Amino acid sequence: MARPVEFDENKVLNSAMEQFWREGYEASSVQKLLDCTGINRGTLYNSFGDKDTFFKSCVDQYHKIIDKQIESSLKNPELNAWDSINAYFDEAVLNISNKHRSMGCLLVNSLCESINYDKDMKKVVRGSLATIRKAIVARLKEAQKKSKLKKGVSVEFAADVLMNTLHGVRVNSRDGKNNRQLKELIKHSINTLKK
Amino acid sequence: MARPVEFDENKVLNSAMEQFWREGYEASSVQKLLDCTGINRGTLYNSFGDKDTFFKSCVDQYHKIIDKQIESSLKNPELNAWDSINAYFDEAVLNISNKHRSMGCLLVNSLCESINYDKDMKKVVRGSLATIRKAIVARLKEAQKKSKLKKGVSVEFAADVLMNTLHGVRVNSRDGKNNRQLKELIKHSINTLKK
DNA sequence: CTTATACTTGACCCCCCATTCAATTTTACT
DNA sequence: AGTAAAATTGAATGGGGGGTCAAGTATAAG
Repeated sequence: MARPVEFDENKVLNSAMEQFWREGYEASSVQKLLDCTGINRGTLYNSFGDKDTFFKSCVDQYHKIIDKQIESSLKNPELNAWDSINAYFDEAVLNISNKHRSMGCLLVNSLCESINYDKDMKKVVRGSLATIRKAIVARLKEAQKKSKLKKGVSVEFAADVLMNTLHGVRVNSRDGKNNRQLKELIKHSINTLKK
Repeated sequence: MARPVEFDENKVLNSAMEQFWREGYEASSVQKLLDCTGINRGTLYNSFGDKDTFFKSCVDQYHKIIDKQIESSLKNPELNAWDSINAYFDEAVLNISNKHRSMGCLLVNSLCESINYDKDMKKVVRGSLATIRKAIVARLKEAQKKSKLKKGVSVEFAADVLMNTLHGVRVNSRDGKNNRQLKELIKHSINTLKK
């Protein structure tokens, strides 16, 4: 017995997510968020809360993308450990639009912004990054069991190396590095861990 | 025949640089810059120009630090190629205060902010990063001449790997990774290139 | 001591920031 | 048709954003 919502929540979240992703938290004014989502001022506050809350929802939305990428790569049972890790980098970095690639990573960008000093935000961003690492760790354990992990390299350290490469690549993406160069960097990093 | 300046230009630039470094361009309001530098509003605009110009000067100031680090490591004639590269990472990442380390890198942070879309800013930030890479390339060429570079690895690619590791480490720094972990990541990356 | 020159100061400007809210519209149930 | 519930709307609010400027102040040259 109430008026139904007119906007598509998913579309709104995606548009806002892209805005935050491209320009960061600070530079994304509420007005810009209204413009890119097409919703009205009051609607935003009524349905999504204040800017902070909205941002967190957008990070959640971003995390959904990550989850999908993990699902079809790292958690794909048809792939062996290293193939799945390769597949993840493909999903996350290489096989995406130039537009998105040049925007880097919302999580990395947020770490590098002042919003990183907010306890809640930190928790959300770190949580999302931890999910990626966890999925990588699972596959590295598998690789280790099958003696496919380089000797003397621990699973935890290998995960750190891969995450570090991922972060570096994300920064380099924002610096305009092309796909070929990023691919080489990823390939090299993985090769240093593979047996 | 004019009144002499009262502020110490270098101190002002250092304080403002730290503010921009810690919180980024967008979150650093002019008021915050006045507070941390101790100078007056008019003085800032008279002596340093508008916020954009001031920011560029602060990046220049940051670049001076980088230059010093390069001078005592990568350009140190008493060190061989790989020792000098190790020394650079020490100077830039490991042997600095926890406070500074946790702030990451002003250049990387700027790449990840919306200011990255400003042509002038891009030029300044990229220029500074290019200086680091150039100094690394010089040493890698030396290593290659002395057959200390791993076979099949080009100087340019090795430089890309090191820069990517540096970027990754800078993001991880802002994520709170400790010195020991960063050291391991750097060591590993260098070892993959060294012969 | 006077004067030209530059630095310093903070009040002031307009604009856009995030946020609120009362009025309006749209629906579903009775 | 009437009404309760929720969504929508955009004007309004207070505050802080970046930037300006006229007045005051300190210096060195003449």
